[in-house]
Amino acid sequence: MKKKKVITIKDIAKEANVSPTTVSNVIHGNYQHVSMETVKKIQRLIEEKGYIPNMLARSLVKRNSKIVGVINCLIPTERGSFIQDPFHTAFLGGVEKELSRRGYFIMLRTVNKKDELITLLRTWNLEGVIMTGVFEDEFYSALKTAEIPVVLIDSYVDDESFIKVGLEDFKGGYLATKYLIDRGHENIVFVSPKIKPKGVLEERFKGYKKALEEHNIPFRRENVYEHGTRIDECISLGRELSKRKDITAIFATADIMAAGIMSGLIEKGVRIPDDISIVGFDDLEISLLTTPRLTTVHQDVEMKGIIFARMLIDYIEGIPLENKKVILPVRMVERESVRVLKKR
Amino acid sequence: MKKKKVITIKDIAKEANVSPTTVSNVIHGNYQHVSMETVKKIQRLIEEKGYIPNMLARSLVKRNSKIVGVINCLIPTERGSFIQDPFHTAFLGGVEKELSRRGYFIMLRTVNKKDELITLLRTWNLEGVIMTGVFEDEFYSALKTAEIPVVLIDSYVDDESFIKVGLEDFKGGYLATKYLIDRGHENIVFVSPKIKPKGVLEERFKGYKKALEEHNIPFRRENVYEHGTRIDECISLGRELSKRKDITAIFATADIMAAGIMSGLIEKGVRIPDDISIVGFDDLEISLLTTPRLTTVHQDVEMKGIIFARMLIDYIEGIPLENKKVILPVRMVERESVRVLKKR
DNA sequence: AAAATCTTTTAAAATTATATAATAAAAGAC
DNA sequence: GTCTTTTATTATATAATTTTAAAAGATTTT
Repeated sequence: MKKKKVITIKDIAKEANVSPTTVSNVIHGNYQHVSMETVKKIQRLIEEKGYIPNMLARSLVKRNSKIVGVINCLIPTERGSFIQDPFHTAFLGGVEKELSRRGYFIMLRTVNKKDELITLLRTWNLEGVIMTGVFEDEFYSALKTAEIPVVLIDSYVDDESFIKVGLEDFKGGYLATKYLIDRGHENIVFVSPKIKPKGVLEERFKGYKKALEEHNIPFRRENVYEHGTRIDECISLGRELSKRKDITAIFATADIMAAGIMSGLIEKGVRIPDDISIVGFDDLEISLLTTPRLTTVHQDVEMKGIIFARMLIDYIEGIPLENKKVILPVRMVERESVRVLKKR
Repeated sequence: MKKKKVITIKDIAKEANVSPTTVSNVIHGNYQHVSMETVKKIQRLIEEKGYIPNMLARSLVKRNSKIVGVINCLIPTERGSFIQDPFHTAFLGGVEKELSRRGYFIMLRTVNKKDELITLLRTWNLEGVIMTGVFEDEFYSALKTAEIPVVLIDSYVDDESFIKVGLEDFKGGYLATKYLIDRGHENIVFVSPKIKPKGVLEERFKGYKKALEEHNIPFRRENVYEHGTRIDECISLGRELSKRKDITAIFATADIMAAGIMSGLIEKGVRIPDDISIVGFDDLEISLLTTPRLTTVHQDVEMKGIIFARMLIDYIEGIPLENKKVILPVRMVERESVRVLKKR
């Protein structure tokens, strides 16, 4: 591929009979060093020639790239390419919106080892990173030593130096369980993903237990399932749960899991909500596409992405944060996946 | 943010008592100009000091950025942030995999006007772009005049200069319709997205008509629906279709549309497949989560992304292509959303 | 009125990290 | 002593920004 001639700041300078410095000043609005006449002339030329500053050069001198890495870590057991589940996609949508608004760019990359992450960071002078997927703790400590701004999503890591965007997880777990209990359910299965950082799920689990406790329902160890989140795994969990004739309800801590479980249950002839009721978590679009539609705990995933990006950029730019941690609200969304056994 | 000291090629050179040129040669494997002894020494130092080449500087001199833009265009009526539908996400997954493998980086960006696209191109010296979402033709002509490699996905644009990755759309439309006809359906609704570049949908539509024709079933104008792809729009289309007591089957040219329509139908008490059968297109994960599971036309979306990326990079790197156009295969995937009325 | 000082405006030079072409300096062969 | 090969260096280029310097013009001081 032949190299194309690009219009540089020098070309504009030459044309205007000024130095590149002056052009640069005009571009950045430092008019106090330039006469109004020159400003006008340069602006006209920039417009005319279609000059567009080159970020590669600018980033090199300024030593800030305006690039934020969206890093996706794949645990080998997960699906082959980067994260595609609707939660992460919706989250990324919010992030993109805000980053773009603030003049930042997103570099998307899948990374499997800590070293790959560090390399990527340095390769492009990344100013911040957003981690989606499942990571070992060493990734975070690596980022910490690299002194790069990190905002954690849904993390209960006990480290005050990190900025965190989270959710009312305990409340969500409590609300969902109480919703079921209020409708007469007592033998409620709790399903959560089998992943490393337990924080979020632990909190939702605590909410679940709290609701049981408050209503004097004994907690049963055999009602807790930790499971893979892949669709086939969830479907087979559904098939497995169809054998549990004792239970009347399931609380799945992710809509995609709930949808998969429903699919497996229905395959085995279980009627929802007649035989088993189910509640999800997230309120993704999928919850409108299952039959019956899924009653779930709503969170605003896109807003989470926006808030996340906002805090990351503020941090990057040294804008002081009001809070090191933001907790977003949840609420129940009632649809048709829960049967009323008896009013309590 | 204070600037961090980065290790440069000069640091390595100084430490090794050689010039930066020599270090550069070692990095690029140009050993013919360097003694084996020096090579070893420099390699050891690079390892030791953790030197990582800076792409900003490298791209600047080489005038190729190794960045491919993934450009998402939003038509104002669509949802607020970048494209989140499972098709595009799965496609992007494949693209990322291949680009990453070949040493390229992805920059993700939402763009609304042609000028924004051109600016982005020049801002980062993008080497190629991947367009997802819905674009006006002027975007493509802009890319063409910018002399930037473009590979079109699912495009029937009649321009030999573009490289294209497509699908057996006609066959897909034909197969789905024939599948229904073979099971005794005659009054079949054809649903497709209401979007600008008609190519793909036109082909699938032709396949639909061909199958009808072959079986001497009259084509009815009132059985063709063009509709928005948003989930709420599809659900209300489902509600609307529930009033059509004459039809026995629906062929939706996208799984997400099929899923939405099913949701609307079921809401209105229509039983699937007992009252109405439905066939989708794409074979996304959603087709396993509907009740009943969706019979659909399978395409390998991730593979599409991989092929797409491969052709784009080959083109960027000047590797001659065997074909300017690649057509990927489709096949029927039988699940439970179609009822056999009578064997034909 | 000349010299000194202060603004305002403009420009040159240095810097960012890397790559490459041209050049130079050894070392060895003939 | 010349020629070739091996090895390493210098200079230049990439496209911008920043620091420093210097003109030009205006104002004040002597």
